[in-house]
Amino acid sequence: MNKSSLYKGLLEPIIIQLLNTNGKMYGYEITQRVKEITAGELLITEGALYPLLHKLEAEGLLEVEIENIGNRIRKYYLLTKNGKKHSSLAIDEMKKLITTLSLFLNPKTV
Amino acid sequence: MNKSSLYKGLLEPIIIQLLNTNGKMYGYEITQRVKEITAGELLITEGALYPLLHKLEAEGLLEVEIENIGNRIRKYYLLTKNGKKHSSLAIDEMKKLITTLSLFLNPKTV
DNA sequence: TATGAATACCTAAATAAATTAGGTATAGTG
DNA sequence: CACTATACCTAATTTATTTAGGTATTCATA
Repeated sequence: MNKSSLYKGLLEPIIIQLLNTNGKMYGYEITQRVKEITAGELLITEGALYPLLHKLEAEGLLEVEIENIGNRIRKYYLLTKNGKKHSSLAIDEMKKLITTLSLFLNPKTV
Repeated sequence: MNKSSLYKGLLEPIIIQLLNTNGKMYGYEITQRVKEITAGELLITEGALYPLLHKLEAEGLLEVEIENIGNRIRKYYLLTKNGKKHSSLAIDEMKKLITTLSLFLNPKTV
């Protein structure tokens, strides 16, 4: 997330939507996938990401599966049952945001 | 701006775009027009709006025309020459945001 | 073979942008 | 005459992020 960012507040729904389509992902993977998907437009900082993942886990929207890669751990996050319900809301909110912004970009000149 | 808002950071480009299409507007008018345009989806609080208008004026993007309505003043804001240049950037950023969000909502399943 | 980059996790202080909760005052409505 | 709408404003607080660290493993390369 760069510049004076318009993406504020969008990190949570973006992560939820990513997990919704990709099943399970770990933190570092999320930062890389987002960079790749957006061609570098959106760069998620780890300082924002990890605390958010922990918050969503505490709220019961995400659960963790720990995997050992050699001597290193990897924490996969996936949506809980509750998180899946929540994900449709997050998606609706993003769609609504797009619709609302479009109202300003394409003003009705009736 | 309500709920745990996705609109954070969007207030500035929205105002700039509004002034770009409407010529000049005053603060209270902006709150009402936005409510109307978005059918109540986006409610701008005055505590966010007025400090932002002052900031944009201080940065030279907006200028003020004061009008007296009876015994009451009304401060119309309009884009300066510099503000107009800036407005195309703001619009591009909003369009880019929409494009980027769409990447997550409509993932490429190649 | 050691040095740096990439992978992978993390936290705390500072900053930015909003909300919340006030304030003043005039004009219009029931 | 009271209440709502219009119209401006600010300060303290909250929220979400950036910035700037930290630890440790794995891989490439000079």
